[in-house]
Parts: sequence; structure tokens; C-alpha cells
Amino acid sequence: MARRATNPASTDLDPRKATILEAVVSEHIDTAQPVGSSSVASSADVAVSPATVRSEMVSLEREGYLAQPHTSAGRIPTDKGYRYFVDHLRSGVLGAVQQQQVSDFFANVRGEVEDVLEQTSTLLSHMTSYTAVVVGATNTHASILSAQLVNIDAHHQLLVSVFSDGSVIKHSLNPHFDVDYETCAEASRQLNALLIGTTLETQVQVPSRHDHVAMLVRDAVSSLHAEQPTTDGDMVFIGGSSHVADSFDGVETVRKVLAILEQELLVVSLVQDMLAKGLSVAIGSENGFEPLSACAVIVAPVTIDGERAGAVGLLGPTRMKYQEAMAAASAVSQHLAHHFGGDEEHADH
Amino acid sequence: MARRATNPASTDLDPRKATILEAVVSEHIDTAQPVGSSSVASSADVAVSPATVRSEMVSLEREGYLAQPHTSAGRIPTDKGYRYFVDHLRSGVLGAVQQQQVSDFFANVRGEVEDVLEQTSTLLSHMTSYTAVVVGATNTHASILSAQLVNIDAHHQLLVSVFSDGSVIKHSLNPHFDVDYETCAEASRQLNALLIGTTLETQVQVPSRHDHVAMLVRDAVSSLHAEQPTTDGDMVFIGGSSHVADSFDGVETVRKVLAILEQELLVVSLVQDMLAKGLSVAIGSENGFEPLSACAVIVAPVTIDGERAGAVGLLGPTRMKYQEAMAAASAVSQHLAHHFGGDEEHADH
DNA sequence: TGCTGGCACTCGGTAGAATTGAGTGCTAAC
DNA sequence: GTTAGCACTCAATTCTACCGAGTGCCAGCA
Repeated sequence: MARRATNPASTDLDPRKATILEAVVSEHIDTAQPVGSSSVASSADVAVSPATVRSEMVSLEREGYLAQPHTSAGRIPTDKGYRYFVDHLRSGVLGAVQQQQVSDFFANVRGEVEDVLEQTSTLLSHMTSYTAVVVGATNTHASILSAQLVNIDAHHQLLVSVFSDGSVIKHSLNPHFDVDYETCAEASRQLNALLIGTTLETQVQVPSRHDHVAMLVRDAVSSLHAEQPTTDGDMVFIGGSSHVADSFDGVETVRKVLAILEQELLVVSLVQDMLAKGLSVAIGSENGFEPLSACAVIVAPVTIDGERAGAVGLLGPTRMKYQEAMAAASAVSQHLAHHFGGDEEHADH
Repeated sequence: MARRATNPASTDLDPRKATILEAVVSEHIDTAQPVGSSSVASSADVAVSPATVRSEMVSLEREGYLAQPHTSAGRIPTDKGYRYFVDHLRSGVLGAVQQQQVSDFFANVRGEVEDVLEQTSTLLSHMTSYTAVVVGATNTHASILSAQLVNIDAHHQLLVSVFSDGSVIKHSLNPHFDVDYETCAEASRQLNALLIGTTLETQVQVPSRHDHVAMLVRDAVSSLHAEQPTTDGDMVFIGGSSHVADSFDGVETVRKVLAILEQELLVVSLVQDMLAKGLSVAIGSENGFEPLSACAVIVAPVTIDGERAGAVGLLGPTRMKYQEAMAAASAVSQHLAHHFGGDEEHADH
């Protein structure tokens, strides 16, 4: 029975198999039902009889592209089947309405970066009916434009650092000694002199003296530099998590996915991993998180001046509408890049 | 049949009815099933026969405390039934384990206010298995300790304002004219002089000149004061939204609740409404949002020095474990108040 | 008068049997 | 190599019967 077995590792299928596989995948995406041979045969692109389709499906199943929930049922795609489908998708174009929607949105957004990203996640989620993720990468080599130490009261100071990418980070200090206004102001001056122009990666020469000013300065610098390892400087905005509820059927699956989404660090690392591997779509188990094995994740990097400035992502069921979703994600990521990168040459508008 | 109808608006039920109602409610909370007369009769507090219980239940149903899913089924509480139950709950004490959990948590948390509140929402949610909400109120009469204008580039400036409550707000400015370092520094000096000591509610005298510095100053002040009306200065942190998935059975309900939780403004206003009305529990339709009619919401204010500094809340099904949940919310809110208010006298520890 | 035991009745849930039909695999013929 | 035909499989549906939890009502009892 295994005669003429094609190379199982071959990345391409014979054209007819490919057509059949694609028909099965797209119909399953539409209907969420197992797909039978006859409906495939009646599809426009397939010009053979159900019987032929059946024998091809047997072979596709043997090769791992399709699965059968039970004997006498149609086929559903496996993750590998979806993978083939996605790899051979001609990249779609966004519908005119949605294109307009994105343009309108970016023409009208105002406010701080965080607000824009937050709203972007909502936009993307509304456009696609999937859960959207927007990650704003912290630029680890943005330089410090200003570092100011503000005296809240004798035991509370706040270090406010402004970076060249417009981000602001604050750190509380709770020294064990009383700090008066003058001490704080002097520390602030020294911090400014010390830190301006440096990045979080720069080693700076902190004063080794034992007076209060020096202690404040050391405290401030160390808590600022402690920012580095946690990686959680990255901003994450998740929009449309309610769509999780209608993307999956099992309550348990919904719970697990929501639980993952709650852990923003996980989400960021998932997105970063995918970008690092150059993946734009992770299907089922490809994403590496067992609780997300029923999900597909799409990411599109946001690139400004050749620098990775963040990413947008979409999370849906493995039977998601890849073409539309990918088009939406890529359109939004481009608009986002243009929004934050493009207006350096232009005036605001 | 309506002879001896007790006053339907009476807030108190005759003791036996009350006992029966409470038995029904607590059993239903435990089992999620309709409760029959015999299991009520076998409950410790009820010393009458099932037949008597039945006749009382008929009357409780007529008065709107109980409902029957269908003939030949037991009774389930209505919102009114839960209300009575909650109003007559002797306030419970938190279990020792949980008490320890809260203490440990607050003994160990570090980091900025936002981080603490965020983690608190996770704590509360883990303790109760319900979705937790933590609201940090912005103190509208906190005064400004520092206002600094930082020059990102010629067309982008960032106004960073630090308030006496330790909060930091930033605003981008995008002037139509080129701004050099000196202009920005001068504007920053003037802003400092103008704003320090004021609150967001204070009217300030902005310069009316037409030079760039004055324009920057005016821009900065107006965008700072624009903060006021939006009300979204309030910080909201929602923890354990995944618990929504197992608190309700209908997918549609889950979706609706999640959709509400996504709109943080709604959540804040719900909590504020409840606090304003002095409610600590809103059951079903009491909360005023139709999509939340299957939910009960518990809130506990966080009060520091007599000032309302925020609130914590819990959202669960109407059949939630009120006693435990209320105890948890109130314990956490008190620890929170102590954490942020208490350490002004003490040094950090 | 109020409580209770007894009883007929209701009706959702479950279990089992029968039926349906979508879909399959195989084979023989084209 | 493709296809029509056919026997077969099996989830889903329908129907029936039945069970039993729970009710409402009533007559008798304290």
C-alpha cells in the first residue's frame, strides 16, 4: 500500500493534493465542520470525482495533513495541514472598508503612545474578531534626556527618567534617612549630569562618598539599572479578549487561553520568540505553550527606521481566517510604523 | 389563597421563613442546583417537615425571594433572595491561611504603586477564584511638585508632571514651529514656576505673549488641564479575568462579561457608583448593566486618612460565596490602605 | 390553628432501541 | 488513473419508556 509513497518531508505536494488540501482547509475554516469528499469535489478548483478525492484524502491523512474525528466522518486539517495552507497562501489584500477603517483610525488618534497602542489593540480586535496584542518594545538603547529626582516627602523620592524615544520611567526611593529639599535637589542635579546621554546599558561612575546625596544618587542609579533584566519594560496591550469566548468551544480551553493572556510576560515572550525565529504565524503546538495548542498566533513586526519598535499580533482558533487576519495585522503594523516613525519629517497634521 | 399575606415590602421575614431562605441560598451556592424541600428540612437549622418547608417556599416564591425553574424542580434564589441573604449575613472572618497569604503578600511587595495594585488584583483573584478589580483613584487635589518640559526633538516635547501623591503624568506636545533646547528649557522653567503647588483644579495665569516660549507654556498647561474631564486618570487593574470562564455557563454570558471588563471606564464607573450609593454588594440587575445581570459585584473602599484612595472589587456569579469574598475584599482593602497610608509614620521596613 | 404524613401528579433527565444519513473504503469496470 | 457503485460504519437524532426528585393538596392530628 505504500508504493509510490512521495517523500514525506517534501515541502510541496503534488498539485492535485494541494488543491484538495486547500479546499478542505478553507471549507473547514468556514464551517467548523469536518469536510467530506463530495463537497471538496464540488468545489470549483477540483475537477475530479468524490472517489478520487477520497483516495487522495487517504494519502493526505497518511502524510499527516488531515485527520478524521471518527470513521464515517469527513476530514479536518491537522496543524501540519494548516501550516501548508498558510505557507501557500497568496497574501491577501485588506477589504476596502477595513482599509478605510484603519486609515480613519490613524488619522484621528491622539494622545500618548500608550493610549495609541491601547486603542490600536482595540481596533485590530474589532476588525478581525480575534484577540489582538500590541507590543511596544522598549528601546534598550534609547538615551536618557532627563533624570529628575523629586522629593515627595522626607522618606519618599521619585526618580523620573525621560528617554529619547519619549518613554518615561519612574522609580520610588525610600531612603532610611531624612531627605530635605536641598539634598534632593543636589542629588537630582548630579543624576542629571551623570545620566543624561547614557542608556540603560551604559555603566556609569557613581560617587562612592558616604553622604546622603551620594547615597541617594547610588540608590537612584541602581534602581534605574535594575529595570534592565526584568524585560517587563515592554508595554503590552491586549484588546478583545472577550473574543476568546467565542473562538473556542470548550470552557476549559477558554479558561486556559485567558489565563495565558493574563500573564503579559508570557505574551511578550511568545511574540518575541516568534519574531526572533522569523515566524509570522504559529499554529497550534508551534507556539510552544501547551494551553495554546488550540490557537493560532499571527505576528507582524513594527519597524521604524530599520529598528524593531514593537509588534502587533492576533490570537484566534487554529481555524482562523488567516488571510484576512494577516492582512489586517500587517496593515495595522505598517500604519503604526508610519504613525510613529513617519511624522518625524512632517509636522503633525 | 392570599389570606394572611404579609406585607410584601417588609424588610424582615418571619424567622422560620428566613431560616428556610438562608438554607436554600447557601445550598444553592454550594451545589449550583435547585434546592428541594427535603434537603432544606434535613438542614440543621430547620426543625420542621418537608411539607411545611414546601408551604413556606410557596409563600417565599410569591413574595419574590425564590423561583422555580419548572414545576417538579426545587427552588433557586432570585436576586431578591440573594439580597436578603447578603443583608442578613453575619460578616465572616477570613480563614487563617488566607489571612497569612495577604500578610505575606503585603510584607513582600515592592515597586511602584501601579505594580503593587496590579499584583494586588492578582492576589485577590487567586484568593477567591473570582475576577478582582483594583481601582486607584487619582487624587484630583494632589498638588504638583514638579513640571518639566523635555525636548525630544524640534517638534516633540514631553511635559512630565509629578504630583504630591507620587503619580506622574506625561503629555506630548507637537508644536508647529521648531523648538530649540534653550526655548524648551525656558518654557520648562516658566512651567515649573507656574504650576508647582497648584492642583489640576487650580486656574493658572498663562502668559499671553506670542513668542514660542509662551506658546509652549500655554500648550503644556492646556493639555495638562485637559486631563481633568476624562476621568480616566483613574487606574484600573483587573486580575483573574480567566475566572469568568468558569463562573458562568453560557458562552454568551462569558463573552458579555468579558466585553464589559474590557471597557475599563465602565468598570470604574460601576465601582464609583456603588461606592457613592454606599453599596458594598450589587446583585444581578442591581449593578445597572444588563450584561452583568448574571453577576454579583462586591466592592470595598480603600480609605487613607479619611480620604477615599481607591477601591477593590470582586466580580462573580450571583451565587458567589459572599461571606468569603467580602471578607477577602475587606481584608485586602485594609491592608492596601495600611500599605500606602501607614508607612508615612514608619520608615520602610 | 398550624403542622404533618400521605398521595397523586408533573416533568426534566436518562437510558435504550431504532433510524437516519453523511461519509467512508473497496472493487470492478471504463 | 479515474470513476461509479456498493456495502459498511458510526455520530447524531428521534422516540419511547421509565425513573425519581420534587411538588401541591388534603385530611387527620395535636
